[in-house]
Amino acid sequence: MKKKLLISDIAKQLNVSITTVSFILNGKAKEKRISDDLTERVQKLVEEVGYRPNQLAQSLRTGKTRTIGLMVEDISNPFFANIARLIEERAYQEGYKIVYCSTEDDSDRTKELISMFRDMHVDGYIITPPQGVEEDVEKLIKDGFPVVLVDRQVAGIHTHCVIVDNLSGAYNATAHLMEQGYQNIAFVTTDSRQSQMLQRLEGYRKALAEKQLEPAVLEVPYRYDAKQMLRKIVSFFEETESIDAVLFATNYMAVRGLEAISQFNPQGLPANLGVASYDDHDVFKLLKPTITAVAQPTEAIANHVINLMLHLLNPKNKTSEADTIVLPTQLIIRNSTPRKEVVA
Amino acid sequence: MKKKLLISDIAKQLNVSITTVSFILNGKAKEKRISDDLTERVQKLVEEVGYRPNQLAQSLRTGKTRTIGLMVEDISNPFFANIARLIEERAYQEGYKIVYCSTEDDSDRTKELISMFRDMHVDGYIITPPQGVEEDVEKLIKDGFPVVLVDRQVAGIHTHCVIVDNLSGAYNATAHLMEQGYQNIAFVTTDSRQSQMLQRLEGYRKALAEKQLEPAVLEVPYRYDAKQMLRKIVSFFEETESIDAVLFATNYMAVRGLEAISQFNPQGLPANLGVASYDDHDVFKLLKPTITAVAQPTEAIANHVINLMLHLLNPKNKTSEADTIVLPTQLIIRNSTPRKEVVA
DNA sequence: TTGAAAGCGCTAACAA
DNA sequence: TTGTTAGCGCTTTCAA
Repeated sequence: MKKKLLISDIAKQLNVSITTVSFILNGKAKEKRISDDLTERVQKLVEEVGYRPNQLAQSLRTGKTRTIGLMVEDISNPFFANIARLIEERAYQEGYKIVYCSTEDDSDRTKELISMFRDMHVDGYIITPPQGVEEDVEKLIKDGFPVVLVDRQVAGIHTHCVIVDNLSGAYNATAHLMEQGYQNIAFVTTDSRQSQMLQRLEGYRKALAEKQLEPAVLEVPYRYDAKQMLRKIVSFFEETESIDAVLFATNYMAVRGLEAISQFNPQGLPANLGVASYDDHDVFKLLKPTITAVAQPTEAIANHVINLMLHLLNPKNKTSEADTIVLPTQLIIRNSTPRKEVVA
Repeated sequence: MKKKLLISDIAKQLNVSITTVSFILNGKAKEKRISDDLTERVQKLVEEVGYRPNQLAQSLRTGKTRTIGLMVEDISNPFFANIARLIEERAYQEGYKIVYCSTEDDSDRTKELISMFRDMHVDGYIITPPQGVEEDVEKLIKDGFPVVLVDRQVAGIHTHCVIVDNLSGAYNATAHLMEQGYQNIAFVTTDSRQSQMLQRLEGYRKALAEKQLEPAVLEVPYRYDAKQMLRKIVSFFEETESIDAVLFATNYMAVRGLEAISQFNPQGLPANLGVASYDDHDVFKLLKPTITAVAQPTEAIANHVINLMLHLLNPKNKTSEADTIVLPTQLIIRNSTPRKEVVA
């Protein structure tokens, strides 16, 4: 095992003090008026022998780890996976590491993760907060840590936040269905009280209300697994036969829902049933028919989040006001919402 | 900002020395014959005031971070995402943290990541190695770090390894296609020379050879993006019209391939074309028809990997021989490989 | 312009 | 059975 090089080794070899080497390594050569000649010699040697400072010691001393904690609801969900990857990429370029975790929207788990991140001394927190962690997050903020919320807001947490215009997104999708001639539009969502879910529901209701149509909402319990969810959706469709279109509140519900629908119609989607999903999914354009969806701007979300975080992490920047960034969605019209043939 | 508690605060409050507290906290109370009474009082106070040792200081002192570095080819691929999640879960239970990264199968990037992990002082490495990092990985091993390879082997790296029986998997899928009456079976793979890919190719060839059938292999360059891949696959199908079945070497190639096929047949899969994929995918059972696939035992892979790693991490265990664990795959027969109607 | 030395918070060898 | 103390490797104040 090659012995790890120390800063003292570098200093010794060049017959200078540790301090000098440290200053040079930390870009303070100019500031400390260290001769260009010496600066260069130090840098050259460091390069040559491949010296790398011990980050643990650095962090212990400075209190900074150049690490950002990223907690999303479920890293295996393509929406979050994409955002995470984009954030990681940028963070990495800026010399930050990302550690991520899935909250599974469980408040206890989230609290534990926050506490784990604190123990790891991450410099900042990016969180999709579940309900019930208000206090813990507020504490982080009070303790001076940069915190950026993503995807949803939680009443009682006052900090920077990047979300999507869920209401308009759901409104537009519903309006589109109505324009295509559908009259009995169901909304399949979860029973979670997350802000983004409530806003989608509201968008749906608002669109219907404008045309005096009746809402038909199915709330599938959040904890249901795939099979239970499937069953629930199936029985919903059985009970409410008049439905001629359905808007799913998330992409994974849409996937389950499509499975459910195909139980009734092994031939594929019935021609007279309109289907749309909030949140796009890679496979929607593979299915027959391709599925109309409300796409969320993952790239823009990731960019705003990481920019905000980097800004907050920079000690030069005064602590700014907690601002909420709301990004627009895009309705991608595919083949699952054709014009409905009206029988006179 | 609440002042962070130190071990000295605990010691002071109880009028004992720091050492005593440290011993108790590290489970050495018995060993050091510290009175049960004192032990209890210390634990109680620690609990009450919520004291948590500074991990940075601990790590600096002990040289251990209780962190495992996990590098997979692409964390947004469901196969790796699943393995990662399972590994993380177990690691977490055992008091280890996981930091993950995607290599994108790029050797330079992987080298950088390895070096980043070294800087972070991770205790062990779990890697899906790209070609060209043999030296760097060997160096890790020589330096005494536990290294477990997953999904593929690389000649020149001698360490523990968990892989899947790729050859049999591809062989079985191909054999199944032949049994169903297909005669001109294409194999769509990448040009990557990764061991698992070569083994799949070999399994395919072996099955064909036994029936004296001719192979028809398309190698799509690994660096191609989705669009380029699509185009390549499309032109392959155009050039080789006699093909009556195709086995895709990975799930993402299958997804692209299915898109390609649907360009010819907007109605869906042609009834006379058999399709199977190595590596299962959530959506395969959603598509019409559902897609036959070779499922890899993600759970078993994850379990073996983490068990191996935890074993290696335990200083009590003597360094054992580098063993390779080969796990079986499972052929899931769905509707995309129906018995071929032979026209006499 | 450079160096000596005091910690950051903890572990553990050694002493008592 | 418990306490004293020397580091782990680095940054940075203060002194020269």
